[in-house]
Amino acid sequence: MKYAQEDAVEKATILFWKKGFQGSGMRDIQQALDMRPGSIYARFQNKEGLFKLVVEQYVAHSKEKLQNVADSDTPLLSLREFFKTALINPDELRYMRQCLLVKSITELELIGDVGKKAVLEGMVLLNNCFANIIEKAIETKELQDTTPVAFAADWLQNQFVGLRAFAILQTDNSAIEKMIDKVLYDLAAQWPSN
Amino acid sequence: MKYAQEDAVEKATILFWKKGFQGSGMRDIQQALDMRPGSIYARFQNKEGLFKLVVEQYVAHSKEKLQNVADSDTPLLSLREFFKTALINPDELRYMRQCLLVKSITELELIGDVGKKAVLEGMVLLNNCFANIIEKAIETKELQDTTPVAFAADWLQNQFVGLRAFAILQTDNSAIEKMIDKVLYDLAAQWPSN
DNA sequence: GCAAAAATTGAACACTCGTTCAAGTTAACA
DNA sequence: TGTTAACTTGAACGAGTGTTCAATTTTTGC
Repeated sequence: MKYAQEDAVEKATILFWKKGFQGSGMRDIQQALDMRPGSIYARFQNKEGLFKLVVEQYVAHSKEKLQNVADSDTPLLSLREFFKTALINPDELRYMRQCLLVKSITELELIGDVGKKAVLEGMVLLNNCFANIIEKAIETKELQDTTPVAFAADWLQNQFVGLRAFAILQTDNSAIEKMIDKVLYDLAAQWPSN
Repeated sequence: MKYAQEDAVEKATILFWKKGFQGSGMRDIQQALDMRPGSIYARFQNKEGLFKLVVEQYVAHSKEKLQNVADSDTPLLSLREFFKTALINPDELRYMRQCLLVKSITELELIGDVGKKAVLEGMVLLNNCFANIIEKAIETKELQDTTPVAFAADWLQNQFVGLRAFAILQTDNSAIEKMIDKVLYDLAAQWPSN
């Protein structure tokens, strides 16, 4: 029963990821989950409740992957690999190049308070993950210890956002790789003071 | 008459900018333009036709501002100012921090072919503007002549996307300014080869 | 000042939206 | 095997969607 629920949330994730909150109708959801409206409402309260679970699972999953990066012996090299696998994938999985959270932010006003909260809290959580990676990279001397951790974490998250928007429109994978390289150069480059 | 049309498109721009294509209902549009459905359809064909005009006007407006940056004696300094005015504004204009085109990209599948085309062509057009700025900055020696123009233009556009996503969630204006500074540092820093 | 053309109106259309709930099915336990 | 509880079903609801069009008003040109 619990497994079936996780499975359902996973299927809903694909839908929301592809079509957004607003763009995913209850009838799309019913079809994707192979469930009738009554069951969906009994389980998830409503569309927004399902969306909340989707976001939470998405964040948990992303957090796990970013923590693996941080736990690596060479966090920055792992980060490069993480970016590559997130941004370069076969065409049928192209929708994944967009970050579900960022996509949701663009329609934040149309989502209710429950879903909104889940999205914003997810952003903060992933930001912490980026900060962890930077701290670890300082420990392994991949980055200077003068690197401003909190600011660089915000910056890295931004870069990810920009990269994802780029990757959606891009057909040339080598251009994406070069863009990732640039991010890693700049991460080790100069930071604004105070 | 022509003026009234531009005025209507401007009002529609605010609506689409705030709520997106999908999120802006015809009744919202009717209210915003103070027009009845028949008039709107007579003038703009349909919702998507209006959206197309909105995007085109938005792009034309953005292009103009970016061209002013390129025509400046110090394009990079002007670019900094351009970023600042686009990203730091009073709370009631906060919706403007998001790029209308990028916002539209996230719901591209839900917009028809006409609107989709307008958005994608707009992206290409603005990309050219960014390339112009970089070329001019090389001429004024603000950038090295080894800077890879086309790639740097893509990169700059990405930075703008990331910055705008950052600025929406950010309340601290000085953090945004620092993020802009970082972009300008990196623009003059190392680029990946081939 | 008047007729023809252009623009505007708003009620109504067919369809889709998220959601409900009484009825029916399946599972759990004694 | 009978009883209770948990879950599932799908028709139906009211509100919202983009769009149409005959009737009306305004503008235009002579």
